[in-house]
Amino acid sequence: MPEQPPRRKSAPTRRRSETRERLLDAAFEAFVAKGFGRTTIDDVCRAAGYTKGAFYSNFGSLEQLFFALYDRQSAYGAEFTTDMIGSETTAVEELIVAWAEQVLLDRDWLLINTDFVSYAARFREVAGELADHRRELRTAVTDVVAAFIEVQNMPLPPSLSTPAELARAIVTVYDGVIYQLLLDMDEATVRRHFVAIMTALIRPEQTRTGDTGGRS
Amino acid sequence: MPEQPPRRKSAPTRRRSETRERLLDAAFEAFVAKGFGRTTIDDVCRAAGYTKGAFYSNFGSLEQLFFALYDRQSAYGAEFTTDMIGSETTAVEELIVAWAEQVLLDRDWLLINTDFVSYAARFREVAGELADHRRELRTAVTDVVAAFIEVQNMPLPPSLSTPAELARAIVTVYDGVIYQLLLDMDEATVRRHFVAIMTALIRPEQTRTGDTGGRS
DNA sequence: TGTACATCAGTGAACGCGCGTTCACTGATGTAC
DNA sequence: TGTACATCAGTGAACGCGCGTTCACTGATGTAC
Repeated sequence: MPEQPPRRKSAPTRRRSETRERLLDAAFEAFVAKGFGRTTIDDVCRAAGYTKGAFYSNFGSLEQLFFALYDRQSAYGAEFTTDMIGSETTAVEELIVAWAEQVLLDRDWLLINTDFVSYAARFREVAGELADHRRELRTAVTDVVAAFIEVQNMPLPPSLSTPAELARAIVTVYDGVIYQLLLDMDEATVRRHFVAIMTALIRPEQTRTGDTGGRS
Repeated sequence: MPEQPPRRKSAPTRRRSETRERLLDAAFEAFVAKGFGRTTIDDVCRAAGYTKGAFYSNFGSLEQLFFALYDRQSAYGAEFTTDMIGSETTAVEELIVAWAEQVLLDRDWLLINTDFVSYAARFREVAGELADHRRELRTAVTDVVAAFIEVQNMPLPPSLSTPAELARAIVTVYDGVIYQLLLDMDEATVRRHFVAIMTALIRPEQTRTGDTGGRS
């Protein structure tokens, strides 16, 4: 269970912030290589070029560092998602492709993220933090979907008839696609697969007004 | 890296098999509770009611036990999937619902499975074993899909135009849906969500021969 | 800008617990008659 | 079916390494003048 972080009275000095960052960077590498469960405080310190005292001066436990790392990285991820909303493409197909091209597929980070999910799934208190992040992600996706319905009058599948439902489905597909990246496929193949599923999911009506394109 | 298992000359005695099973059962519980990474050989032995010597008499390392457990459990899972193929429903919608009702969603096992994925994703040699299991799963799904195309002339989405592609997409959706079970949703909600996505994916043409049902 | 000092961040050695691993042993189990 | 024996499976104690954690210390950093 999360130990209390060392209480700081004043703002951290520059030296201190640097050490903290270097420890986080080193932890990132170590967690990617061995997994959170098999990583040792000393692994992190040696990779960062510090002694263990430096670790304890900055973090209360490896779990605490793990959470800090998760926060830092998922902040990067959030920027990413929000950026995407800005894009002003025209057709739904283009949106999907643009999405697939931009969507975050960093294998190293996804490895750590999986460890975090695995941890959160076992400890209720931690699950809450993750749930918040995921809710934000879904909201962002919902906004994009809603915007597209309004502007492009994109049709929704009958079984996913609200923007929120479709958004949830999209996130689910994203989660599933991540698995493929971890196990089977390289990044480019994963992106293609993502496009194919999303296209099938959203599948704009073949018979739109004025549509003359027949299917063979 | 996997140690060699203690070499056995003759067939294992009954006592021996029982011990092995009890250790596997105990390991299952321990891994669910703490995760593979945080579980100790002694955790397993105490839960099973044995001393550590018994463990070393049966397994070379905790990794080895982990793999044995994975094999045992995924053998159960395989039965499950194969059974499903037998079902002779009529409409596509019914197949999807039947699928959603039967599909394996055992949270405890999925927790362990996630640990295994996490492990496999880091070690190439292990990844192969997992890949085999997943290929089998996809093949089974492909067979069901192919059978339905033939019998019911179920239409395929244009972006997933072969049974194999659709099968892969279905497994991806399944993988994604598992995440929800681990983090957000209870089992019933997950099954409903699975049905909704699958329906949207496969979406039999709304304008079938003789179809008079209008949408509001 | 330069110096003197106080505070603070990281050092490195020490400690002890817990864990993986080994092994001589003994009680349980299966077999031969 | 019952007894005697050989083998084998699991015991429990021992060992030592590695890991988490602590702390007196020192060199680096920021501040006041």
